[in-house]
Amino acid sequence: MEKKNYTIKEIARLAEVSRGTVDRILHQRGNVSKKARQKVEGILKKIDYSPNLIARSLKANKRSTIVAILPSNEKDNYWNQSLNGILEAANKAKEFNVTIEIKKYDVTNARLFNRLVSELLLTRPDGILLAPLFYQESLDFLVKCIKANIPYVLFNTHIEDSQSLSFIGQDLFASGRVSADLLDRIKTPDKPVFIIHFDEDPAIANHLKEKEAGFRRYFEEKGNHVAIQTVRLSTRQEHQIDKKMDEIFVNEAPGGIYVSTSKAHVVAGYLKRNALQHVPLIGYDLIDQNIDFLKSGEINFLINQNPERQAYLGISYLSDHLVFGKKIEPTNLLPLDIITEENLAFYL
Amino acid sequence: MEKKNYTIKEIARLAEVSRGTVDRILHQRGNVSKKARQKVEGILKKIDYSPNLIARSLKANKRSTIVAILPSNEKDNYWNQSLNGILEAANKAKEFNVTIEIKKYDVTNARLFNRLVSELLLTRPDGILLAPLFYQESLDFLVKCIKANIPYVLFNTHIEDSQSLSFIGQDLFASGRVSADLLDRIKTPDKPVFIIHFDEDPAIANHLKEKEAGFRRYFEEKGNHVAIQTVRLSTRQEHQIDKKMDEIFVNEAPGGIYVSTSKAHVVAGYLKRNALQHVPLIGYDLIDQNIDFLKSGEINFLINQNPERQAYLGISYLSDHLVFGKKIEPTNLLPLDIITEENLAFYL
DNA sequence: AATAATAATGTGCTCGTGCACAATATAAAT
DNA sequence: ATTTATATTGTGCACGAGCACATTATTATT
Repeated sequence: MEKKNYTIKEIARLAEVSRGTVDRILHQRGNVSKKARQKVEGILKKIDYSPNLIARSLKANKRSTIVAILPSNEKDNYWNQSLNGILEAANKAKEFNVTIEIKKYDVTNARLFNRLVSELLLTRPDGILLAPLFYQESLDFLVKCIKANIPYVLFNTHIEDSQSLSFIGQDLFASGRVSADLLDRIKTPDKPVFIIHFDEDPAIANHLKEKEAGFRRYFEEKGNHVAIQTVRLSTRQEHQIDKKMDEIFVNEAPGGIYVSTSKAHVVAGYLKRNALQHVPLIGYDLIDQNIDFLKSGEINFLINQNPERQAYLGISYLSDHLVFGKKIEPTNLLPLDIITEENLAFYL
Repeated sequence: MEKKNYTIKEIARLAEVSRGTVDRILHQRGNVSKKARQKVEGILKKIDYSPNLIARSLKANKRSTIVAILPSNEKDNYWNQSLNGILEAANKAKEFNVTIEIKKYDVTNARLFNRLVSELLLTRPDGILLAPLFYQESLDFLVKCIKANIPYVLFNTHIEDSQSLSFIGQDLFASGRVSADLLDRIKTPDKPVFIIHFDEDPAIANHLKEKEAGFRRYFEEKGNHVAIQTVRLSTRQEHQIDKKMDEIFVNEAPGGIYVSTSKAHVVAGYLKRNALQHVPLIGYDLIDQNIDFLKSGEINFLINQNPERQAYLGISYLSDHLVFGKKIEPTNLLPLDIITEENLAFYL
């Protein structure tokens, strides 16, 4: 179509009206005669006008503040990566008058989370990026955001039926399938495989449930009747881990192990201590402990949840929305990156 | 540091000079007294000023044209993906008055390439994105770009010592290693593995050489003495392919096959026709033919060279450079994505 | 027909930068 | 001391959008 980028002034000239009239029509502010409207709309149909976002944003010239709310990286350094993504995006956004404030919360203390978010609402931020690990508490908070007319983007964990601008994360069911596929290729044949969940209750924690369902579905569809057992461990009771792992190995070494969280390194540590490096092990996330075991061979594959990119995109989208009024895709499912020692470097 | 974003006007007020003086100092345009300079520089040291990019770009208000030059997607639909990335980026850039022109060339005709690029130079584009498959011809062209002061970004193929703003692509040596690693996990033990190059001469084509070197290095480092043989095939002589493949299989089925280009589907077709699906096969790129064989199992893994993202980033970086004067990282190595049937969907 | 009420239209200013040019200050030359 | 040359400084405008407000045209009311 037309190559030229028309301005309001040019449209006004073509339609033989004033800039104000064109402006009123574009923003449907009324107070325009039928005649003028027809002339202007006639021109608009022909020329494919799109407003100059740079000029718009200069005029608006608002300082926006985005608050990013995520679990503390001190207790779980998985969140370091998200933090990096946020900081990187913050650096870019700064040039567009967008300031990012970071709030960390303790995943074991819902009350503190509640207090944090209600205090935060009083500062009236222009946008919110949230990793909603507390389901009900987050939902309550988001309702308040909607009332206060504050747009928000969710990442990492999905919450159904929320009116978020966007969710940025992964298809967890599919990530279970990917893990099953990989394990299927390298596992010892004819032996049972184990799914190990850490800390959270898979009956409650939706993300674990989905991963397990995807994992099991893969083998069901393949039709090779692999015995799959689910085990729950807690990093808070370290002394129990070895005992429970011993139980898994009591009869024979399993055909393979799938850890549904970033805690594969705990299992890998056990394997190393007991010289069981040959047992295939798959887990999540490029945190330092996992990386070490990936390099030394106890962990065979890691699935990268790409927290850095999730957070980076979250801030970028929100910022583009606030500064330029851009639309955001409601769902952004990031790829399920398969990581080995050899391609690791390019994901860090 | 300071949260506030200072403007030139504010700096002028603080330094008790006029906007013009501050402007002259910031752009080192001279004609400023020592006294004024000291006052302003004193303020500047304290406040960490960064210009408002939106205002700057509105003022500049230039229409930029970027020409993207890449091989024709008609003869090799690998380039479809690059094209998509370019179109997507073009769509975004349009709002910032950046127009993208796309020029396709025939990889078998260097003379046409020469003509294309010299005609193109006459139109004086503001930036160039190039996939430089013809080494010498591209080099000659880039020299002319430098003379004409036209910034360029390279993608897909690296050219040494070029003064490009940026190269966007992959570490090919590492990609050979990744392939070797994957093949090592799934190959039949104690049998030779084959590297198959298509069309280009691996002795000349640097990208094939690097991939092969990486592949071989992996096995050398592992120390398990796998026999590795290199074979060259041509898609232009289709009738010869089966004959040459038969030669590979004459004694026994190989332990695994690594195809260094996007032509793994040719080998996969042979495997299927001869009911040899159990032979592990690894190749490159998510083109339709490969995807079909990935789904049906003849191809076990594909390495995604991510041409879409390469091209998208190329245009984005150039556009940001032209519109906002942003710096670009000289080298952008994209991750070596490992693709299976299960995570495929998220890369398309 | 004159005035009041309302509808429609046009103009001026702002956002921050970057440049041109006018205005002023200082130094040099007569 | 006055004029001329040069160094320094300040101001005005444009970029395009978006809104407030002034101005003008149209319709209603007496």
